[in-house]
Amino acid sequence: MFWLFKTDPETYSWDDLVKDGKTIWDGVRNFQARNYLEKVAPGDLILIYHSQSDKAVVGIAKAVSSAFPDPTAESSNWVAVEIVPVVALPQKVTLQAIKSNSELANLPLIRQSRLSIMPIEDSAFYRICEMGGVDVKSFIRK
DNA sequence: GCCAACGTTGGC
DNA sequence: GCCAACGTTGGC
Repeated sequence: MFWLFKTDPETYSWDDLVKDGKTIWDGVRNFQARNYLEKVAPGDLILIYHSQSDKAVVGIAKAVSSAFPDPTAESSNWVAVEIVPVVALPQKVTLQAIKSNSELANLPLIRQSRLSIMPIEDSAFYRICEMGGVDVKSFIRK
């Protein structure tokens, strides 16, 4: 499956992920986001979106674990996944560009701006890759 | 900095 | 169980 994870670059950016090489995506404290996060499987590809100052999809990451209990959560029932960076988009895909594309205008990203983890349709994923100047075939094997 | 959207909390 | 008040997030 394909996903989009949202992050505030002031808190944790794509560059931080690249520098770390691998990270635990934790701290999700929203039920709807958690329900999606629980469905993430190893090998799933993830668009990384910068909110706030950037407002653009900046890179593609890959899940390398399935959901496990969030180590930063005091009570149980919250989950995290481990992800690694795959490729930075040569051109970032801005929120404005996504909004103005009729194929993408009904993404949860647009409709429900506060949701931080969301599934992405295959066609939308490929379209965003294309807009970002990424050759999908270079890292997806069918 | 403001506002809209949404979630959470607490009084009733 | 409802709803007002408040907090947080994110776009503008």
